[in-house]
Amino acid sequence: MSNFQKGKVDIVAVAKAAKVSPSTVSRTFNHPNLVSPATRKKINRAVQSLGYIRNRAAQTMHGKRSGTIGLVVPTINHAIFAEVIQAFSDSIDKAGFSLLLASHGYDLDREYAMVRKFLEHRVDGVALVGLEHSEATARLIEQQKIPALAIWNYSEDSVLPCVGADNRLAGRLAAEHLLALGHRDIGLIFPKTTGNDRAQNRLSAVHDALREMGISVPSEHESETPYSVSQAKQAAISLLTERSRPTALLCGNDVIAQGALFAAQSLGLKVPDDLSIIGIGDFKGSADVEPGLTTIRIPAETIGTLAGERFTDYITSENPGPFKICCQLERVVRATTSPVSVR
Amino acid sequence: MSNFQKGKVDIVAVAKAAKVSPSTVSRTFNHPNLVSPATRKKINRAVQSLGYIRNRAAQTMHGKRSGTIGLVVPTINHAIFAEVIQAFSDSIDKAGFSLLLASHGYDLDREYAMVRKFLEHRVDGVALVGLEHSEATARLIEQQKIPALAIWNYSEDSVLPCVGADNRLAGRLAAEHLLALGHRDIGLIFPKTTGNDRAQNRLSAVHDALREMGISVPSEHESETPYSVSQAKQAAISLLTERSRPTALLCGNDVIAQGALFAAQSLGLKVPDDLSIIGIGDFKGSADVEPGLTTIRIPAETIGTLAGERFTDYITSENPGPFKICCQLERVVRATTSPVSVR
DNA sequence: AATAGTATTGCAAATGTTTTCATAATTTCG
DNA sequence: CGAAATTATGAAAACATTTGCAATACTATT
Repeated sequence: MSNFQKGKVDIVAVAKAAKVSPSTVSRTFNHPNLVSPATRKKINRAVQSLGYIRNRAAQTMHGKRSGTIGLVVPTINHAIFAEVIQAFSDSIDKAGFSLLLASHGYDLDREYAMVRKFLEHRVDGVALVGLEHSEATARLIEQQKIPALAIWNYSEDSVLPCVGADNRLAGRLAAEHLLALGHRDIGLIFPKTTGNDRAQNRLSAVHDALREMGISVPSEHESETPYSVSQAKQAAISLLTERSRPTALLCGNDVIAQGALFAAQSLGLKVPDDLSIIGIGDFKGSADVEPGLTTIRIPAETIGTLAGERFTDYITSENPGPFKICCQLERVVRATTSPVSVR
Repeated sequence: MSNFQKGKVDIVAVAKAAKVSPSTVSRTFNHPNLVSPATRKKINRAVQSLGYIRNRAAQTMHGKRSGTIGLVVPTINHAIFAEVIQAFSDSIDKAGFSLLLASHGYDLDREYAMVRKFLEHRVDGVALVGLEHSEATARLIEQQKIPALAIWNYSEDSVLPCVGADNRLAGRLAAEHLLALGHRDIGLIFPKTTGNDRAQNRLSAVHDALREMGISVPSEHESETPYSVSQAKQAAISLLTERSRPTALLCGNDVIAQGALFAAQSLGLKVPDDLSIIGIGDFKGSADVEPGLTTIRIPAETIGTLAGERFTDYITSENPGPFKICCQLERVVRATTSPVSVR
């Protein structure tokens, strides 16, 4: 239990204490089967008593992996990515990796800066959200030959390996659900789509689906708001107090949908009788609001876990093959949508 | 723009390309004023064309800071810590640090493991949530002389520097609010308090405040649930369907309070007429639910930002003095509480 | 009991930087 | 114009590891 730390405790201090060479100490950690049980015991005792902790920085210098993976997300703050981050973190932790996390606030230039920062730390891989990134980021990844992964969005012609869902399909499913219920006056509340291919994919798919039914959304029924319950609530309130009110609201994600729901409630509108609302995502909590939110479920936890597993495999494997995983969406019909009422 | 990467690009490759010595290249980065503008230009050009990226692992080996700070939170998943993590991340990023993030799921032994892991990465400091940690963790921090910080909770007799709020006071404020409104039958929904000093502080303060008024909470009005909207909702439903129903619910945090609110709504209870509900935290979204949640505001963003600033100062300063910062709580009265109605 | 084989250990080089010290080049100014 | 001061650069040691190779100590086989 005693530790006499005169100066730093490094591998040679341990070696000295155990009366062996540094090489042997190193081997005890990295190839324990190459060292005799007796010396291993001596060394472990020395490690204990000195409180030695391995120095990954020094290991990294030898071409050993750093044991870190960088994840860059648009935002940590909102419910949106919290679940994937958690799952991804747990998943790579199981494989012995640590998570370097950064956010860019939907600014792809900041995303580039974050990736660069991670590269300085010699991360073993970098995971990004979505498939749309700046030219510079792509070049950086290419040049540095750093394993990279795109999560959250899926496309078969992604350049990077990806684990995610088909956001275009998500938009279409949401639209089709409302259409099937007979809604024709549909309001759209989405975030800005620059630097956010998920939102863009969803929105364009929604427009496609509506157009196929010969429906176009009047501009006063289309609103733009950041991913924030309160701002979405405001946006929804002003949309819903226009002269003509849509019978349904299709929201860019569940955060916005919750805002819309609260907006409706604060205006005294009955959901779903007076107004149907559908979100996309099925975030934590969406099941529990009253009434329960109808939404298109994106399996965040599955995506995070799978991404972590496959990516660490990819990184540690000898000759890694690229992979693309499309996680299934699911229409979750709860209580915020109903057939359009006869007027 | 060309890069001929025959092998690795390190500082000596850059030196060669710029026809200077490695030392000069290093100096250009670390003490640019010591090298002539002309050579600096040459070197920068070489850096560009080779796509060189500095290697912090190698720097770290020289006793230079690694430029990383480890943050260990109980959970990333819920709204609870998302806001602090975001603020902390942004704040340390401004000071040039990167965030290593891990979660322990309210298990203090896992917390220890995470801190150890971070120590292997030679983080420049480690931030933990709360003031209660395992004996082993405390010893580790002490022995390794690693700068450590406690966030989220504040106590003047904390051993570690801390930036947070007085959770005992938070509990008391919540209780006093309900008492002032005339409530005497108060239900309590809290998480398990082991390994969670925040919850423990709040709960014991609530009990103290009630006791001072001669009130004791019958066990059927006290319920335990994890921080999860849906589980809290279930817990609240069963509490509210007991024979005798309390007139108010005091919840361990806003996640639980939201669950309780939804529970009440799903039971057809009018909030606040039939039931008052108060939370603690004032998370994102609490302002926007309908009716808006009355709560005790813990300034998560302020805490995160301040913690990041002070901690990086602390780490980079020559002779750091310890600090303890108590962030002010605020009672936020919205629409889920009202005076107890005459029965 | 000698030989071959195997298990265990140590030596030394290598990894990519930074920094101290020394040296060379340039400027200042008496 | 030359000495002193200043500025710019390079050589080499140091940082904490890992690993290929060589050396030594055992074990088994005949």
